[in-house]
Amino acid sequence: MNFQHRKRLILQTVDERGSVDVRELADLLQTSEMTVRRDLVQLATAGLLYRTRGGAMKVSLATDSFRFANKAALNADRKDYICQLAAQEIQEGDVIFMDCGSTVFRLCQFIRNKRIAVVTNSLPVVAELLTSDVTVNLVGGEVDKDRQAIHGLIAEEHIARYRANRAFMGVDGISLEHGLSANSEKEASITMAIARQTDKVYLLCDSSKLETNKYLYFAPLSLFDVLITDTEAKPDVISAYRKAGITLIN
Amino acid sequence: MNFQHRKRLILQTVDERGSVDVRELADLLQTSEMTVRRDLVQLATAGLLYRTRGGAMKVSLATDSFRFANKAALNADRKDYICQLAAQEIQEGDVIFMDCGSTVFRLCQFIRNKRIAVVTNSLPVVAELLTSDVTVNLVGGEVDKDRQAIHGLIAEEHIARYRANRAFMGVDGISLEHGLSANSEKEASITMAIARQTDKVYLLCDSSKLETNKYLYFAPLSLFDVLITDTEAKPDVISAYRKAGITLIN
DNA sequence: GTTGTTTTGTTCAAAAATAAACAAAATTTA
DNA sequence: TAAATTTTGTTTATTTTTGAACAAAACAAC
Repeated sequence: MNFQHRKRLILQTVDERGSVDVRELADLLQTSEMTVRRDLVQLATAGLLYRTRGGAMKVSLATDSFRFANKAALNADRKDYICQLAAQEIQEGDVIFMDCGSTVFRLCQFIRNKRIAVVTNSLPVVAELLTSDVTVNLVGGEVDKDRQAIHGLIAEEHIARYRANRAFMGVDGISLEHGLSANSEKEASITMAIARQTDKVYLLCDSSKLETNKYLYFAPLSLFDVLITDTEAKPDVISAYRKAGITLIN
Repeated sequence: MNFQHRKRLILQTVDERGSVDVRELADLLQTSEMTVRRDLVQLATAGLLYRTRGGAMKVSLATDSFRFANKAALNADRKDYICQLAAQEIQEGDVIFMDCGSTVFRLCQFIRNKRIAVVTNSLPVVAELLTSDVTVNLVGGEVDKDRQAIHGLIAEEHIARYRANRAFMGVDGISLEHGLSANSEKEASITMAIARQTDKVYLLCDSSKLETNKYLYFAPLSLFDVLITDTEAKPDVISAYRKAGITLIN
C-alpha cells in the first residue's frame, strides 16, 4: 500500500462520505495515523480536500480547479474588507485589470454580479469568474506554475493591447522612503505593464505590508493613484502617507 | 525474454490489475528488479503507465479524475486509446499545440512526464498540466465560459506568434466528401490558426465522428497530416480513408 | 481562568526503494 | 570470429518513506 494507493482510497472515501477522520482512515488503509496525517496534509495543500481537525472534508468541486493552496485564506478578513472597499469603486461598464495577488483574488466574490470586463493574468481569478456575469479576458503567455499566473514578455505585449479604466493590484512591499518593492522581477514588470495601460490604479495592500521593503525596488509611489488598506494600519503611518500626498482609503 | 516482450507483459499486467509492484514483476518476468525499474522508467516517460514508488499503476487510476471532472468521460476508453497512440508520436523537446477538445484533454495524462512545451487555449489542459513536468504556454484572449477556453481575434494573433512541431486537435465532424466541419465558428478558426503554425498536424478523432458532418464546413482534409482514431472504426471506412491518401493510425 | 483530553508537529531511527557504479552476459557489427 | 556495443545483474550508497516517541498546540469541560 503505497502513497498513490492511499491517496486514491482517501479521495474516494472523502468523496463518498463527505468527511472522514484520521483514525478511520488509518484503519482502512492499514497504516499508522501519522502516515494518514502526512497524506492528508499533502492532499490538502494540493487543494484536493479540506483538512479539518481530526480528519478531512470534501472540497466543493465547483471551485477547486485552480484554487490557491490555502494561501488565499491568510488574513482573509482584512483582505475581504479591503476588497469590499475596492468593489465600491467599480462601476457598470468598467474595464478593469486584476493582477495575480492573493488579495486581489478575493475581489472576485464582490464583483460576480457586475456587468464589467476583467483582464487578468491570474488563473485562480479566471476560474473563479468563470461562473459569474463578468466578461473575462485572459492575458496569454508562459504559465508560471508556482504563482498560477501568466508572466513574461508575451504577457506584457498582450497587456499593451488593452486599455482599462481601473486596475486593482497587489504589491509585496511599500514604503514612503523607497516606494514599491517586490519579491519577483516577473511580478514587478507585469505591475508596470498594467499601470501603463490604466487610467486609475488602485493598490490593494493589507496593513501588514505598509512600510516594508522587499529585495526589488521597482517603482515610485506615483505609480498608483489610490491605496486601499484595512483599519488595523497604525494611525501615524496613515497620516504620514496622507501627508505625503497619497490618496488612501480604509 | 527481451525488452519488447517484457514491456508488453508489464503493460498487460498493469492493465489487468490496475497496479503492480516491482518485486511482483521481477518474479513474473524472471528478471532482476533493476531491469524492471529501468523498464518502468521507460514506459512511464512514454506515458504508458504511471510510476509509483515500489511499482506502477494505470494512468487512468493515477490522475485525479476529481479535478476537472466534467463531461470528458464520454467514450473515455476509446479516447484514451487514441491518446496513447498520440503520446507515442511526441518526442523530448517538442513544442506542441493542443486545442480545447475533450479528446485532446485526455492526452494530458499521457504527457505529464515528458520534457516538452505545450501551447494551448484550453483551461482544463492548463489546470491539468500545472502539476506536471511540461512547460505550459497559454493563449491569451477572451474567455469562452461554456467551452472553458480562449477564443477570438486576440487568441488567433497570439497563436500566430508561436511555431510548433506538432499539433493535436479534435474536430466535430469529418467526411471524405466535405472535409472537416465544426459546431462553432470560434473553434473552427482556432483550428485553422493553429494548423498554419504547425509542421505536423494530428487529428484525434474517435470513430463515431468519422463520416459525420456538422453545420459549418471549414477546411479540406489536407489541413491535417495524420488522423488518429480507435479500433472500432469500420474497416471499409478505414480503407476508404487510406485509399484517399490519408495517413491513418489506429 | 485551569485541567485534562485530543490532535498535531517534530525528531529520530529503521526499513524500503531507488540510483549509481561497475562487472557479466548477450547482442550486434565489422 | 573477435571487437564493440548494448543490455542486464549485483553490489553499494543515497534517498524516501514510515512509525514511534514525545513535546506543543488546540479544544472541551469545568
